Amino acid sequence: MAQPKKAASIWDVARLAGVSHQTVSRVVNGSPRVAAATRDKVLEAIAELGYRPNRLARSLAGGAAESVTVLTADTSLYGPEAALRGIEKAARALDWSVQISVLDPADTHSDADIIARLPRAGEPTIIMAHDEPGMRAKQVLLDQQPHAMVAIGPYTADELAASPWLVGMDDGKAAAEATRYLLDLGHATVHHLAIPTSTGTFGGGKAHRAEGWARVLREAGRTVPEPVPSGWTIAEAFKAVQPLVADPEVTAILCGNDHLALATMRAAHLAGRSVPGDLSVVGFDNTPFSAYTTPALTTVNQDFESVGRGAFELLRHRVDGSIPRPVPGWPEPELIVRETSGPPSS
Amino acid sequence: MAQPKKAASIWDVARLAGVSHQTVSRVVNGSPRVAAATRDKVLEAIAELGYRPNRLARSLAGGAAESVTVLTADTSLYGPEAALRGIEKAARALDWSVQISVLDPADTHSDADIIARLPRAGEPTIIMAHDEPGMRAKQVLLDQQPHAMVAIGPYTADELAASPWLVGMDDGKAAAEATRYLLDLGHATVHHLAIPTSTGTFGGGKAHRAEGWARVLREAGRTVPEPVPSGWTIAEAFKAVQPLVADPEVTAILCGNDHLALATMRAAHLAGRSVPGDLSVVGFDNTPFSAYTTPALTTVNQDFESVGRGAFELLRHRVDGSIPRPVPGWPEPELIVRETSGPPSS
DNA sequence: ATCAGTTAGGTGAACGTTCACACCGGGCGG
DNA sequence: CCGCCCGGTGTGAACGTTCACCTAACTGAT
Repeated sequence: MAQPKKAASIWDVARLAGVSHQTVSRVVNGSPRVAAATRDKVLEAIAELGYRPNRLARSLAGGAAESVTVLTADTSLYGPEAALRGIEKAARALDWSVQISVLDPADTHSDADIIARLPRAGEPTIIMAHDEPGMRAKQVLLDQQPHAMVAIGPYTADELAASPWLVGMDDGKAAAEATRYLLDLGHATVHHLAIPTSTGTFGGGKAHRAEGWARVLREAGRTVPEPVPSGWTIAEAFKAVQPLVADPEVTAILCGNDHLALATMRAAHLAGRSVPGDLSVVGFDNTPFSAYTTPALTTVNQDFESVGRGAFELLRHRVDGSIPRPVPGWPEPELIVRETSGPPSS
Repeated sequence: MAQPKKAASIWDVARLAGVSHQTVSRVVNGSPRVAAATRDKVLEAIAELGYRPNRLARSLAGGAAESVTVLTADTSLYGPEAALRGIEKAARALDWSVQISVLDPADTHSDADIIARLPRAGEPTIIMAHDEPGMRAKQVLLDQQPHAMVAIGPYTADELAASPWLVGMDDGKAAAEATRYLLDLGHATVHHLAIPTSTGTFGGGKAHRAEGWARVLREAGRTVPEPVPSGWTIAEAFKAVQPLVADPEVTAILCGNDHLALATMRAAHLAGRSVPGDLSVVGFDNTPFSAYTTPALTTVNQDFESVGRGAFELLRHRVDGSIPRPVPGWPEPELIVRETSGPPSS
């Protein structure tokens, strides 16, 4: 098997099988218009030479794409990472290749920088639109090649209806559910440690989780405390949450994700407040570790992997109309009650 | 900027600038043999048409690769994920593109399956060789295209010397350091909750962490307890570690990574054993969350990101001899003592 | 003036594939 | 018996680059 020789091309196969290169191409692509005997001869030659098609040449010649580029800003976040895994699995099943391109906020100043990340114009692309670079990339691609892109991100029902290229889950609804749960437990109000919003500035129209949370509080006639902005890292969250855990009036905190929740638990512990006795903490995303913290974290499950898979299917549909539009079949967000939440002690 | 038109090619630029396509190519690739005036004309035409080179065509024509494929088996593990991030950053800095291809153990039966993962023969490849599929891929690529591959994995000094294509860190030494630390604390012996080995079977020659641990115990004349094998997931670890935490004789556990350590802490808590009072727990990798568990996890820091960067540089060196061989400049593993370790209580 | 050496640039053929079309023979309806 | 359609196959031109080679024109020394 170990031939250090040059890889065989379609022409080599053609010569060996005594047919034209085009016939080989037809066999490889499973065209029905080729006689069984010829097909066998070609297949035999393919096996003998160990031929396998060259993806580069295929796309160059304008054949089917068979490749996706994923644009994301932060691979260390659980959500994007899990979605990427979903995309990769779905792509692999169909033998597509996956390219990953990270949008560093530092060198994503102009639209051209984003376009330059694409290996070629028209390359099918999935964008993780959960933060500022992602949102910008989404906008650029939407202008440039709307038919060959799909964005993953939080949405509201309205947005989803208006955007046939959007895939994701209803973060607002999920946050609302978690907030309602805490209210029902008897907490006077719920505070919010927020992840950065997609627009970079806090409290903009794109903070879906914060919106769902605020809406429920308003509907219940509770005071809506100022949400506390945090960065994405645990260290930032730990710093940001200090005033919240120091305030004895605060009895419940909804955190923008499980990492922020872990930081909150740690900060509460150091401030001498017990969880869930003095303080209820609820996370977001059901990150794998969340079931194994002590106490185990109450959180909202999000099936990012399915969303990734859905994004890939939608992309296929958009880039090649012949494939049926996939129905969004991923599970709804679901509150998972574990040990960090309970009634207020007062 | 939003031109839905066909992308400009080198020929379009050539026509507009009134030169030949080859001259455009020279300008794009920064060849010195082109007059300043001509260069300016070409540059202007490039700007006007928004031309950008097509990577596919470039590689097809046998130009510089400018692309890496990363072969990995599990993207949800912290180590590979961080290494991938390092590779991506280094690649992006040089404007290389990164392709990721996941080796599912389920469909990686034959060597051909692995080769099929490559977009083309001779494609520069980095392999995460920390588990069985990874090791097999390493072997296959080594046979097939040794000059265009690099493997990331744990190593011993001997292996490193013998393998110019290997990059990684000395897991054995790091485990030894952690074990020695626990022994110095006064523990009679140290138990080990082990990650799966690269060969799939436990205790084979490739369990670097387990080896370093066992070596120190032997050298200190202590009993070497049977290591407890665990899978990669937290859930598996939680199950596997039960007998260990139930045994009051066990006062110190070295865990194969931080996720296993978290599971161990959880299991200990449920078994009514306090950490570090009754039981010391030490993790591996310094996963971001490890500083924020309660109590905070003592662990061994591993700079996977630097290793990823190093792997990329080494690959460049190997694929294009003109680039100097990089010196492995990543930091040594370092024990980070936090709150889960202490002297035995007895 | 002549000639070798340099410098700036052009020409044509790869690279491995697909696409659009042309071709050929046979069965079938008229 | 003629023309038509159709299954099966071949031909040539893309696709956007780079590579290897060739050609002018200009230099400066003989």
